[in-house]
Amino acid sequence: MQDRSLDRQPLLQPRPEGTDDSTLPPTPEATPTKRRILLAGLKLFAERGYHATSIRDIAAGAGVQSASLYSHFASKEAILAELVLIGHDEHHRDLLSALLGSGVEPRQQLVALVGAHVRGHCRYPTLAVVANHEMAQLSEEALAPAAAIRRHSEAILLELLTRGEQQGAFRLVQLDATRVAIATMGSSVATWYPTYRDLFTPDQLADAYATLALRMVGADEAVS
Amino acid sequence: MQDRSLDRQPLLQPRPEGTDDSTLPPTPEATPTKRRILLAGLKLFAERGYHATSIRDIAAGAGVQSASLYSHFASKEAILAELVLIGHDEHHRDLLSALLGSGVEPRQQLVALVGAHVRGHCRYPTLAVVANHEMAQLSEEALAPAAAIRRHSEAILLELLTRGEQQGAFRLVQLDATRVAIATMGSSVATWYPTYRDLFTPDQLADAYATLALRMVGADEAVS
DNA sequence: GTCTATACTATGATAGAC
DNA sequence: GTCTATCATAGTATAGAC
Repeated sequence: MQDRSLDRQPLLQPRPEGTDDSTLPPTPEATPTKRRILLAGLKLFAERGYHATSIRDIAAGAGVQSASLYSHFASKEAILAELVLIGHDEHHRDLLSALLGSGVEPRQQLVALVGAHVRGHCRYPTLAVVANHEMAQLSEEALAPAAAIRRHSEAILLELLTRGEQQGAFRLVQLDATRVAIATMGSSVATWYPTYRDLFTPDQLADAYATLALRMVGADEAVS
Repeated sequence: MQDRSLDRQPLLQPRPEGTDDSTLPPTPEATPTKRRILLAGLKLFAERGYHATSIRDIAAGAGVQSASLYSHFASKEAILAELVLIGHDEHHRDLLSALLGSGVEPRQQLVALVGAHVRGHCRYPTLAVVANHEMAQLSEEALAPAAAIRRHSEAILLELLTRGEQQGAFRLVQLDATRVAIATMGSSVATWYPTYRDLFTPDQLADAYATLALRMVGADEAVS
């Protein structure tokens, strides 16, 4: 005996709660229903994981019947693939715009890059969790567009650290270890920040992590 | 039409390959079959996730029929719960024994602690991935024993950083941010190290991360 | 584009012989 | 403790009316 009340609710009801529109960046291409599906999928994939979430769960969260999902997405995997792509795209834009606004000094650039990395993971933690953790559930083809963006994002930090060391601004312990350490401590913010919101504002945490990163690369601590 | 050949193979066949015994610490309590089930579950949960792995997949990996699993575990969740507990227990033991062998100086203690954290994640990356990522799929009751250990492990680094700052050995940017950053950059090793094995030995990576941690806490860089 | 209804497969778990 | 066989349910996806 299974409760299917969410599937049976009358039409024109208020939408089920819990799909906070602010958890996903703007999606101008998407119709309102498609966006509600993405929001519901985002919430459920993050909370339970991709395979623990059924197409009926997503439909209930979006306030439609499960069959209606297939007017907007070819499959359940396509919903995840779109979320993973949005997450990687948003993140990459954040990094680039931070770099572009940060001057030529490696130290300033590192502060800007780490700050954007952290702020992005504070702003869209649910999306980052899905993009990073549930990514593994996608087939190679479905993942490809996001994977390409990911490689670009990783290259940015690698280039910055390499240049900084060449210019004498950084004294690295070891390039690869430093790069991965800075990247992963920032990405992990998405996992823990929502439960520690009271401890820091996103800006405070971004500043703290930027200072930690400066120390890690052996740069002077003073930030403009 | 579904291929079930793995379920139909004759008895006394060689076990299906791919369950590397070294991926799991010793389990003296477990019978050989129980251990093979744990190994198969570990591999599959790490590769595909808990919900994407069926009881039949695990049985095939362990070289038994699916019904036989229930002579060793009460449920699929119980298999995951035991793996998550083993992972947390092993990790906690590593941290404690590192601390006990590291003298009284906060700097030495931090080097030992971060080194053990990293080495453990290099040694048992699959177990760490399951313990940290699939943990979320367990009910509160099933998770409780591991969660208790986890709180102890987290407290160790918190205490060390607090003491180090009080004694003037560390100059922290911010206690909580530093603690979480050091912890998460180390835990993430489990995710990426297996694909970057050629770049570092576990000891090299442990040394690099220990030095990074010393920089992060504002301690002198010289390590004995 | 949304609905109701349903096809088909896979799932976790149990029964009972050996 | 392991097997074969099976139950009951949940899963993704499709068909066809409106």
